[in-house]
Amino acid sequence: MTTNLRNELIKVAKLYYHGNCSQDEIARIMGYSRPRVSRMLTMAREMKIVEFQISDSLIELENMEKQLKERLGLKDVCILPSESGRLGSMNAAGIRAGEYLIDILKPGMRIGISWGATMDVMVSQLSPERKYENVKVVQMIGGTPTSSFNVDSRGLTVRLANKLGASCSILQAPQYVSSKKVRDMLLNEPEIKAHFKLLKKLDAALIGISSTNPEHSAAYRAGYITIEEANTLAKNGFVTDVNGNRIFKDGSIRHNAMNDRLMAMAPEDIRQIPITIAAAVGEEKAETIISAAKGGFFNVLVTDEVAAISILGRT
Amino acid sequence: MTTNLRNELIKVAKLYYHGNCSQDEIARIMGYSRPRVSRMLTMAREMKIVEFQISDSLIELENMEKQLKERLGLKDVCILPSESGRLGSMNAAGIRAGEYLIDILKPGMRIGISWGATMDVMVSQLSPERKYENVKVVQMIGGTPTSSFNVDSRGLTVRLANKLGASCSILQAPQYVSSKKVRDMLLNEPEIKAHFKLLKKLDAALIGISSTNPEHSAAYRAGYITIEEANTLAKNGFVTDVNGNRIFKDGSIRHNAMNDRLMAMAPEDIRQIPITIAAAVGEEKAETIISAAKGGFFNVLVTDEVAAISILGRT
DNA sequence: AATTTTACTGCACAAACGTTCAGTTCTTTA
DNA sequence: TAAAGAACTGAACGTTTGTGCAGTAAAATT
Repeated sequence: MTTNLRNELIKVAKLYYHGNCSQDEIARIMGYSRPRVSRMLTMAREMKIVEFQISDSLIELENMEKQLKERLGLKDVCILPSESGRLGSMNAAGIRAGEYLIDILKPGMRIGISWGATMDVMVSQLSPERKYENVKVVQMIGGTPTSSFNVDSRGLTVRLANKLGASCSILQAPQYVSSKKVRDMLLNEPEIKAHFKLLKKLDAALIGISSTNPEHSAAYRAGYITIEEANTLAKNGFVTDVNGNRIFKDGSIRHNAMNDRLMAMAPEDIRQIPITIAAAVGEEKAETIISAAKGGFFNVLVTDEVAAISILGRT
Repeated sequence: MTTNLRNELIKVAKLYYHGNCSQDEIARIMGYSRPRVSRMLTMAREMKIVEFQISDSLIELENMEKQLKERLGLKDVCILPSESGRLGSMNAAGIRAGEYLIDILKPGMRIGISWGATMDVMVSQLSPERKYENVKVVQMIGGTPTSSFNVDSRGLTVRLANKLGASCSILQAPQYVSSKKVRDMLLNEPEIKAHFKLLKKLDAALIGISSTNPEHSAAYRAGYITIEEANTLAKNGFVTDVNGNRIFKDGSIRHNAMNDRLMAMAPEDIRQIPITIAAAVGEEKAETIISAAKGGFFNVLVTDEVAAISILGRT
């Protein structure tokens, strides 16, 4: 009976968080092993049986937005109050980014979309009040072979266009090909050539930002590179990628084998987009947000308090 | 500026509880030492800047009351939802115990009162709607020399009587005298003799229950015994005291030097009181609540969830 | 029914944590 | 202004907590 487990989790949580018992005591009292208690507490947090409520000072939030804007040299910043658990924050950020898009969306605009978990949330939660027939959604990076996670850029492009009632332009290519040669050939294909030309005329774009953690690397998770290769990139100073383009801590782009094989909007073109909305939450994104901002790859940031505090602490 | 510290605490708390950073990371980000972060988190909890919210299942609460009643053989049990931090729970328990007293209070009753922090809260928070002229409040245990904490039985007796608009009977003696001989002499003093006679006719009583921790021992804190003596008592199997009487884990009373010098209502008399309300909260009280219940020293329990869960886990 | 797969357990280790302590700074008081 | 006191700091230590792992039991599959 699952309600039984739930009650046990509640009991353990109460002893730990309200009774401040050690996990060891709880184990003795309730007759579990100590590691089990640790895991039960994790479950209780994940299931939102326990939540951490932290009193706010809203003045501080607005103040932080202003500061972040200055320090990162951005057009606009939205900081969302962080909740316990990253998923909550990611959801909020996705929703907010979507609202932001709707706010700036005007007839005839061409909107680029990258990929990633936050983009997925954004598209899923988007509920525009009207249709945008003459808007065009443009895929900024090639698709991934495995659809195990539904964050593929192709899918996102189509879904976003559908939600908006807009048309879209699909990049008919994988995210990585096997060599620079193949890429250059593909770039000369008329259909693909046209798509890349379109990418130079974007009015706005939505991007996510990945963390420094190599295991979170998009290319690794999609199976394009091994974990060792990902680690090597990290060791060589590549902290993250913006729309697939691997970038340095200082925001600069430098040559590396991955970039040569990448089918995606070029960094210099990204820098030219009038409005680029980046959505990323959690402390682990702080460093990469700073790097991407230094590189000038976005100018509107939607993030959460945790990341904001962390960024301000680091700059 | 103290509001500045408060904001820093909020930031640290958000990073820790919402961003799940380690204290080490926070230290690096915010530029504090790691121990400082640890202390800041403690502060944040104490100042209720963070609170742990745990979802309830109220059915479980009523169920636990029933179970506790059975297992400890009591007349009645009130379990209060526990809050973060012990003080909150103690407050709630004190208030509830007071309400319980008012509920059962009838004209002409003689009410005994022991001492302790919970009793202090109970008296402080009590706000009866009417006066009880012919009720008598009777002091169950001698007074303490130091009034450093206002939990002295004499003071509590007077304060309770005042609140109720009742009369009271004071035990004009210290809690501990220097020898059995002195005690026996005192017990023959007419005034004191009369008081002890009155104690045999109580209709109800309110008691607290101390924890097993020797440092919390009332006698130690009042300066009657050294910490070593307190530890020795603990090692010899005396887990707590009920109204000053040291009792064993199984609830039995056994001879020891402390009991011989004690000026307080005798355990066999306490057992005869029709209604004895014990109020105690927190995991650290679980064991002693069980012992006192086994000894039959109370029959109504006011406690919190944490203690309740712990007791049920142990029996 | 036999085999594979999955899910769960507790051990043992490593990381994270709270706390004591000695040294320091900042207040108070004379 | 000097001396005594209180409050605070981070280094070091011992405890508490999270997690990889090998072993086991239950579930799914053949």
